[in-house]
Amino acid sequence: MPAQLKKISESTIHRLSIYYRALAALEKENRTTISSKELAKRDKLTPAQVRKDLSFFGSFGTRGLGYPVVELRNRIAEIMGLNRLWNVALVGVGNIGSALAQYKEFAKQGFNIKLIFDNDLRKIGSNHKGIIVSDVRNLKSMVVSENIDIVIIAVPAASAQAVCDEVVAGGIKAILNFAPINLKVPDDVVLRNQNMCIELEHLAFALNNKNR
Amino acid sequence: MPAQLKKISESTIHRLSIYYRALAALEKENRTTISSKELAKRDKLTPAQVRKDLSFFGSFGTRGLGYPVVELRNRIAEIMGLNRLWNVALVGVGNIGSALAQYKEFAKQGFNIKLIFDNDLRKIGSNHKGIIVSDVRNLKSMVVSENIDIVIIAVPAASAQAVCDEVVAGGIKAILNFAPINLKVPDDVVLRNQNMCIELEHLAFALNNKNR
DNA sequence: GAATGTGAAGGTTTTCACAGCA
DNA sequence: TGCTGTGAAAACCTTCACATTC
Repeated sequence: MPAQLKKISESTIHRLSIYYRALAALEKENRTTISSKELAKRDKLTPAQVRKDLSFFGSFGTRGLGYPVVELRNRIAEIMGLNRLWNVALVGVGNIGSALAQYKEFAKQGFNIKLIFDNDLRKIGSNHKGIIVSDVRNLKSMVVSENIDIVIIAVPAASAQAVCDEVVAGGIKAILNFAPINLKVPDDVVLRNQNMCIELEHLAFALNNKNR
Repeated sequence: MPAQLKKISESTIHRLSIYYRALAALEKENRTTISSKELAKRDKLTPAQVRKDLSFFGSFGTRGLGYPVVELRNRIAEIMGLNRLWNVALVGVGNIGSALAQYKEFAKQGFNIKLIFDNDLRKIGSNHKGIIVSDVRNLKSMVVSENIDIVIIAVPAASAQAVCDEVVAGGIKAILNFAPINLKVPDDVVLRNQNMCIELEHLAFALNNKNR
């Protein structure tokens, strides 16, 4: 089994998430094995790609037969860190923030929104799905004391960098940012951006350039 | 000026959106020109990358000087189709749907949410930011009659494919999907998926594999 | 002198194709 | 026979480096 010596590409990680979902569905259908071919077809990928992706982490399949559904899912969970709970803090309870606070998929995958912050006095102290909204002034100290692993930033663009700096100062190493702005973080902090507009712009580009 | 003969990569399109934002900010600061070097630094890219990306679409710069901010922004808008209005329909007014309905960035970039649909009788007929929620049963006919360009799917996973099939039947060629499921669409339909869990899983992977 | 535009080089990711094993 | 695991080839994307232009 390769000890993951080579750097794993972003795309491979992304596809691992996809395989994980497919395997969860297959498990519900009581399938016991699946071939790379079939797994690929479900998500418009190629069998070779599936096999290559998995091969970075080990040899999980059986030649002539395919991959054992349950075991492979567990292995991917292990690789991705999905077989544990992650403590998540959400900063900003505006449109998007409150949607995220209620989003049920997170809990299902082990992402436990433990703290919620805002700077609006009307929101601080209010109850969001059982979580009391805290004052953003306590952000840094609370992410430390509550052992937060991941912070979701859902504040307006103007305050996003300040929030980011606070949590980085609190030792946070993983941030998911919904503000439409480019945050600056140190090299050892992983930052991912979720920008809905950029996705729509992608579609606009595709429509705009259809006839080429 | 190259007539965009070669296929433009996803990453280039993505960066174009990023440049566009940077240029909009520079325009506000009344900057008239910017070099690839400076533009790159703003988003942790390389100057060569910026120049290469732009060169796929033409020669917009002046040697020795850089790129004209306003003109370049217009050019990118033209390329991406951002200098016009796009009619968007939103299907599903749950957590995420209602956040999107209120999301102000969309309108700013010319994405006009014109129709909103749901299947919940309590929601149908209600007013969301000036838009009356329509019955999802009218989805297909209304996307046609209202000239919808882009559909955002924000319904539960279980009903997403049905919604998708309806709008595809209505001639829609661009879909942004928030349901955590892999939709099947014909080849001439552009589909983009926005899955918050996958983003968090990416972060989980990074944290889980920090020491390698 | 300064910065673009772009072939060529370098690096990464995907696909191919087949040996090897159940 | 069927399907994995994987080097090698192909395709793709990024960076380099420099001629070119202002």
